[in-house]
Amino acid sequence: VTVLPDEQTPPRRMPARRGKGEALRSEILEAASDLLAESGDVATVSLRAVARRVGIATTSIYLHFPDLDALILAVKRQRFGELGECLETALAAAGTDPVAGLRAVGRGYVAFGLAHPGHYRVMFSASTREAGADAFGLETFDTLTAVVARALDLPSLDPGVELVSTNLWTFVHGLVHLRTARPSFAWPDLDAQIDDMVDRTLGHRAPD
Amino acid sequence: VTVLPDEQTPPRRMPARRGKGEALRSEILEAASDLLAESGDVATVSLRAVARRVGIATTSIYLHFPDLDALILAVKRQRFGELGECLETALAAAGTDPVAGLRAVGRGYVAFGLAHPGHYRVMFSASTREAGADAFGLETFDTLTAVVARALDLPSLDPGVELVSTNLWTFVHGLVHLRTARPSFAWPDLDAQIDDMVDRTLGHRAPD
DNA sequence: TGTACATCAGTGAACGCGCGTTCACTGATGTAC
DNA sequence: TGTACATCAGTGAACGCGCGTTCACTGATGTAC
Repeated sequence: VTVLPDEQTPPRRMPARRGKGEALRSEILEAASDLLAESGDVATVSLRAVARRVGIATTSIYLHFPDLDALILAVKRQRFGELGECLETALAAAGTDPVAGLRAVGRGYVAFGLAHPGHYRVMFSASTREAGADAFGLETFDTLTAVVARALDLPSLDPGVELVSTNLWTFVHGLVHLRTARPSFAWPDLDAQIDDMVDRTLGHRAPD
Repeated sequence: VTVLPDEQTPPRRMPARRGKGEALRSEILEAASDLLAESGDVATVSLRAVARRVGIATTSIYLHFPDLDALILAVKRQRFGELGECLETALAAAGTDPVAGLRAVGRGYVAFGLAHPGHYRVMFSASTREAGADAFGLETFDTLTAVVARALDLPSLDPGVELVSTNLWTFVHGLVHLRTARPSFAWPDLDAQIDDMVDRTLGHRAPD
């Protein structure tokens, strides 16, 4: 058998410079992230699929992550960071009015979730056997609590603030999750849903 | 090699009477249901695992279901039926007060979800490629709409009723899903969360 | 300046496993005659 | 009443596939002397 010169030969990856293996690490992370975004399901992602996507040998992943769980956990961590930044940005852009701030945070949360439905599902999927994964996103919740306290003009530790914050988080979470799970339901206007909830929660009458 | 008389020989299943293969069908459904309840994840259930649980040959499942998707769909359908019955029962037990009825439906929904977290997740997991699976639970939503209309004393078709119903469903869904996804979060009292939401939604002041 | 060598990044063959699906089968039950 | 046979419920071996993980390897880069 003659080996043709332009055969579909696997282009062996040029190893990174000493101490600079981090480049491949990022590529692996991004590929895993893409796969999770597409499927929205942790169970459908495999080391081999990630390696295929990056164009490397499966075993090369072990150079950067101890196993699949660790890789997925790293993706989750990254996305939670992004969600946090998203909310901070939305809040900063909303100006000084406390109610506008709360509305902006709610809309920002929902916008993030609906823009990345696969990632959002993964972020709140039943934990991989990993222990601490359950505590993800707590700082984000603190952001929400602070905004609610400001909007209600109460101290952050007030039990009413705790209840309202929790219920608003519950609501926006349900909004993202249910809309992605039931895309063909006859959903009302998105902002109308959010505003109505914020208004009723703050005790304003909804604008008629 | 001598065959020991009391060897762990597979006890071949006694075939059902003619026309009464339905018995095994139920056993298969129940086993699949149990596996889904335990994992809460469609992707971890396999035909072979179901067969193992029932104690039959894997191929026997094909006598009753065309494939794994159909089996899982059958389980989903069953659970949605149960959820519907649950809400009807809770509503009937709540007496004639419209607000009490709404509260009862909310509590019933959440109670069902938290009592069967694995099933609840499966019911709202990204659809198997099956088409109509997306429409599950619509009658249940109609029940909620009727109760909300009664509590607000408005016709069922009023846009306000639609918005409130949708937002309440969104809320109870979020409550179930988020609590099961974040079991170690410092959750407030469950009924306090539900009642607070119902009260604010109906425009009552929460009891101080 | 030159050479031997350790190190680091990445490879690829091989393993054992669980999976869905196929196919020819077994054997008791009921029916035709 | 007896016997041949179709039918129905369920079996089990075999297939090809994708998976995680192991292990010995390759080859360029940097360092010691």
